[in-house]
Amino acid sequence: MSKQNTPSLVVMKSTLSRLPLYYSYISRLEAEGMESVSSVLLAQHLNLNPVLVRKDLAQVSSVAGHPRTGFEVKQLLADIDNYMGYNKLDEAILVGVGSMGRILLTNSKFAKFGLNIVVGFDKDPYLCGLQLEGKHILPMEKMESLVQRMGIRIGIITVPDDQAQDVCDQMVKCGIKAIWNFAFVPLKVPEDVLVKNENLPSSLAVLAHNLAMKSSKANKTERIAEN
Amino acid sequence: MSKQNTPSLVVMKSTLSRLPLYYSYISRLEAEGMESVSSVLLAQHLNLNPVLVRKDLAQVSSVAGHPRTGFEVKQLLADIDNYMGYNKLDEAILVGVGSMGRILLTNSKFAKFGLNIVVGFDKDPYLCGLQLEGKHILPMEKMESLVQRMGIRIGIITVPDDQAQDVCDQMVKCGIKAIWNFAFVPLKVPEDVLVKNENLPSSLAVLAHNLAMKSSKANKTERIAEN
DNA sequence: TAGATTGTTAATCGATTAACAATC
DNA sequence: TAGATTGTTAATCGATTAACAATC
Repeated sequence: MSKQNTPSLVVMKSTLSRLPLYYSYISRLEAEGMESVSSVLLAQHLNLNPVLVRKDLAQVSSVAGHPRTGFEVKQLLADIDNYMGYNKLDEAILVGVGSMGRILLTNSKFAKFGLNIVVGFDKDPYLCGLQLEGKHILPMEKMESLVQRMGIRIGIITVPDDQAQDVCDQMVKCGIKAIWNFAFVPLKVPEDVLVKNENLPSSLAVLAHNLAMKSSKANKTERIAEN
Repeated sequence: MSKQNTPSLVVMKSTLSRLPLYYSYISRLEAEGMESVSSVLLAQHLNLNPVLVRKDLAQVSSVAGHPRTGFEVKQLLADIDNYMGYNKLDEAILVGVGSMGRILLTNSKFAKFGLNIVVGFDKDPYLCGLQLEGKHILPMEKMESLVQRMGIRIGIITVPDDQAQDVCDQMVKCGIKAIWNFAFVPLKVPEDVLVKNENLPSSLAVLAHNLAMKSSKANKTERIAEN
């Protein structure tokens, strides 16, 4: 039944990660009065393979596309909406109201994508009791009761690295089932808890490295030839 | 020679994205006085397959591991360092000194990963001339000369979505060759420019969706059986 | 020697792309 | 009908995992 080495960390890129791109672009088309959109057009604008787009849409669309015209814009938006769960607005809590925590807590774009960060927690007594754009900041002690009362299952960790595991443990104890981790430490969690690491420095390191690789490509080819 | 549909956007996950994790963990071991580390140990702590770790290390390590003891800690750190380019500190500029821009501009962790964000640009005249933890904020007009004078090749976009393409174009014009994009729009760039999109709302949407999938797994299995 | 670990070759898995028939 | 587009089946590609011989 259970695979031997399955980590509790799940990635699941692909379709799901492209859906917001489609949604965003199709919304724009809708605003411009367009009634239908083809996979070809989407693919061009988003720099993707049209077949890939078609497969993605096939997964989420409730109706088939029309051979000559493509997909109906309104219907498609509704379907993506529905598939991503945009409309049943998931709720989350956030721990660590530092600068990154504040961005997430106050960024209205998250709401547009179906996520409502209900409240922020912090251990700093001077922050507790304050509000940021309507979002309350509460002391850590209130976390358990709030999470359980509201049945919240998603937690966001934006505390310093050395406190992340501790906060994570507390979240798990409260019943949190998915954690979005901005600290740069691998979290230990029970098998049934999902962890998604957001690793900004690492992302940038990858970009810088790719750039370096690309620049040295010509040279490398020569070297291989020599070999 | 050139593949038909290759987008200029490069992902290159895998090894490269795990290197910082290794580095971080091995650093800790070094601080604790350990002299060698095995792929098995690394794998356990980072929730990875040991063979995968070994393959990753084989790519970066300048010397082979020792059959019974593993890899020498100091050597391995130096090799990862070197491979990622941590020590030759890449330089970047940032455009859009809003809340996200400020985080990146002032986050010391980036420096540790080999990236120095030299300066921030903003079109707001009230911001220009200010400093944030030693980082100057300059008007957009100064971008071109500074980028060219310093030979900077990495640009970070943290402006509102509707200005992203415009800023991107300016960067390209200055000679920027890699762009880290925090705006939620697909950027159009020439073939030789790398783009890496950082898409927070989307990441979270994926996490929430995965959680929902997981929860409904039991039910789904039943439904399939019924089918 | 026995045991832990390494590195490599082959198998598996999942995602993307190519090829193509079907539709309006 | 011709042409643009769809959806599907098979091929390709890359990354991960399994199996195993080699080493200290």
